[in-house]
Formats: sequence, structure tokens, C-alpha cells
Amino acid sequence: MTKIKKTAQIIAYESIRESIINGEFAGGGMKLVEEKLAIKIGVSRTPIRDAIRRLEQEGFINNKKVIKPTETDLRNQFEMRMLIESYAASKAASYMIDDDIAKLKNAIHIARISEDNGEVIKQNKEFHDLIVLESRNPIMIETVNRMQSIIYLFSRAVVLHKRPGLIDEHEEILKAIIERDPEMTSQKMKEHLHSDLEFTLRIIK
Amino acid sequence: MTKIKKTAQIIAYESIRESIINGEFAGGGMKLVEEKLAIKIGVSRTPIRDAIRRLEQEGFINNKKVIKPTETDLRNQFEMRMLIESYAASKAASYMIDDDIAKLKNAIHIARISEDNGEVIKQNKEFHDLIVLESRNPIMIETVNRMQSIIYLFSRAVVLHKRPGLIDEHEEILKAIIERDPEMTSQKMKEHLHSDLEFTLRIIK
DNA sequence: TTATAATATTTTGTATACAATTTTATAAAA
DNA sequence: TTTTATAAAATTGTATACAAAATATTATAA
Repeated sequence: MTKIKKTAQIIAYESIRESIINGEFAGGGMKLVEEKLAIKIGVSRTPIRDAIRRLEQEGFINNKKVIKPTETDLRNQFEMRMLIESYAASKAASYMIDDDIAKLKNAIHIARISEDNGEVIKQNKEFHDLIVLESRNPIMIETVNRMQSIIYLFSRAVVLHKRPGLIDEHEEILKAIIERDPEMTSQKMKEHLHSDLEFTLRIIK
Repeated sequence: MTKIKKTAQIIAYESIRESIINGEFAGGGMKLVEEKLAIKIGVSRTPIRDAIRRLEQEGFINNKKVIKPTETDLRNQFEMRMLIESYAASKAASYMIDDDIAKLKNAIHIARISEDNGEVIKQNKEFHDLIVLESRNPIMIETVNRMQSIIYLFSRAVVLHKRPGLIDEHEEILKAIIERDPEMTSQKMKEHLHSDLEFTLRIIK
């Protein structure tokens, strides 16, 4: 068991992050005031500042304000994901071992049988994570994670809707991996993310 | 003219970054102690901490120590660059306007006629930056910049050596762009960065 | 009224003190 | 000697006070 000591910094970071995700700062725009947060969270300004700095670096905050990405921003995030994930997908087609392929199958299966959309979203993330891992490149993994959280964060509306075709597309990607066809896998991944982007834009616009 | 007010934070950041680049912290390993830096730079610990946090996020520092990347780290950085820059290169082949192509030519020209290797390095960066800009994606641009600085930083030895073929390879990339051949441009860029990596590893190992 | 200047208020930046923790040095036991 | 325990020192984390800057408010002139 790993002992995690919750320093004031970590408490502040998690609390503020949570608040952002729950949309408590009025959908962007609203300014984060250090002292108000300090009082609310019950620590001094120092760890609050650390937390804000970190969230700033992670791309959630800009100029003390929660960012509200434009359509262009979203497109850029997705473009970055498409590049990395299609690359990882072709690696997966070449090298992914059976155990991990089984995990992909499982993620698809759970998503199929589950009623609730939250579970579908979760398995979608699992599916993508498994593939990105095949890049075996921590920088790429980290980058995709950043993109994912920001995309997720600012398209919470999307979470409420079931995207048509999502699971079928996963199935196609899986099929291409099983056939050990890197080109096809990469292509299917690109198309899949492209549909995701279009769906997201359609909903939040 | 843009007025920049140098806050203590900025002074601290620049000073520490400079020290890292100049290898003043004994090639990695050495621990950065807040108070010592504070005294040296002449500000309090607060802005020092901010600066360290920032440099940590940018990947120069880890656990209060200047990072010393392993060969694997370098390979990962280059892999990320290859992915983005080859993508940008194909965009350049498709869309780069003549004015910018002229700038590429110019960068090659200056590098060719210059005696001093520092200038060659500078024009090399200029050449790559011009191409990466063609991605028109700030996230990609930012990512490559991060990779570049860290690669540069930790291969200072490389700067002292003239890499054979570097300018010729630029010429080949330029040629492919002029011929409006995205596939070829992308390929040449990959090969070019691959040679860079091999050369870098050869020297610092 | 609108625009401008003066003033008050809020918010952030910085220094500093002290507490908590980590690291290092020292002494005792194997 | 090496290992382990204990004490000392160094370092980081946190709170807080005050100064500097940014922002909002009010008063005054056009």
C-alpha cells in the first residue's frame, strides 16, 4: 500500500480541480481569487498559489481564469490526439500482445452491455489508454492525457449523450489490430477521433 | 516596444534557467536549494519556488534536481519531434507560401556561408521552426519547442561539433517542399531528425 | 449625460517567521 | 568494521504581514 500524505498543496490542487470540473466557476470567465479559495478550502494562500500555478501549466487556467476553449482550441487538441493516437494504433497493430488485446475486447464488451452512459465513457477512455500505451513513449502518453482531460472537462455536455457508432468504431479498430494491419488501424483511429470531434462540436455549439 | 517589467519571479526564473543551461549545476544530479538560490539571486524564497515549479513543469527539473536524461529519454524526445515535424513538413509541402520558402532558403544560405558553428545551430533551429509553424497548431508548436530546449540543453557537447550532412539534408527537405511533395518532405524530415538523434547519441555517450 | 481624474478597495507579489519534514552527522551496539 | 539508533542540521512547507499593482468606485469637469 502506498501511503499518500495529503499536503495542503495537494488538497488545494484537488479541490480546485474538482471545482473546475464541476463547473463551479461559471463556465469559464470567472476569476479565481487566491484568498477566497484559501478561506473556502481552509489553507493559506501559499498552497493555493502552488495549485493554481500547476493548473495553469496543465492548461486549465489562464490569467487566473478558467479557460473556455474556442472551437479552434478543441480542433487543435483533437488534431494532436489524432496524430499521436494513430501512430500508437499502428504500433499496437504491430506489437500488442494477446493479453492486452483481450483487455480491448473486454472494454468493448463492458461498454456494450452497460446501460449507463457513464460506464461507456469510462470504457472509451480505457480503450484509448490501452492503445496509447503501445507507443511506449511517456511523452506521448502524457500529452494525450492532457488533451483528454481538457477535452473531457470542457465538453461535459457530451457526456450526457450517447454517441452513435462509438462502440462499433472501437470494434473496427480492434479488428484491424487483430488482423495486424498497422495502416488500417491507424486509419480507423483517425476516423474514429474525427467523428468524436464532430460530435463534440455539434453538441457544445 | 513592449515594456517588460522584471518581477522577482522572472528574474529568478531566467537566472536559474541560465545557470542550468550553462551547466552550473554539475551536469544534473546536484540539488537546487531554495535558500541558496535566493541568496545568490538576491530575492526571497517565494519567487524562487515559483521559478523552480515552472522549470519543473517545463521538464528541466525533477525532484529539485536538474534532470539528466537517459538515452531512452532522448530517443523519446526525438520520437515525439519526428512525429510532429514530419506532419508539419507535409503540411508545408502542401501549403507553405513563397515568402516562407524564401526564408527557408535564406536559413540554408546563411548556414552555408557561415564559419562559426553557433550560427549553423541557430539557422538549424530557424529552419525547423519555420516548418513546425506550418502545422498551424499552437499545441504542436509548443510541444516541439519544449523538446528542442531540453534536447539542446542536454547535448551542449553536440553544439561544439559540426554535424556532417546537416545542411545538405535541409536542402533535400527544401527541394521536396518546392516540388510540393508532402510524402517525400515528410520522409526526408524523419530521416533528418533520425540522423540528428544518432549523431547526438554518438557524441554524448 | 459622458469623460476624466482622484481615491478607495481588492488582489497579487514578496519577504519572513516558524513548523514539519528530510537529510546528515554522530554515537552506541552488533 | 558495519549496522542501527539518536541527535543535530538543513531544507522544505505553510501561514502571515506588508508592499506593489491592478481594479473598482466616486467625485469632478466637460
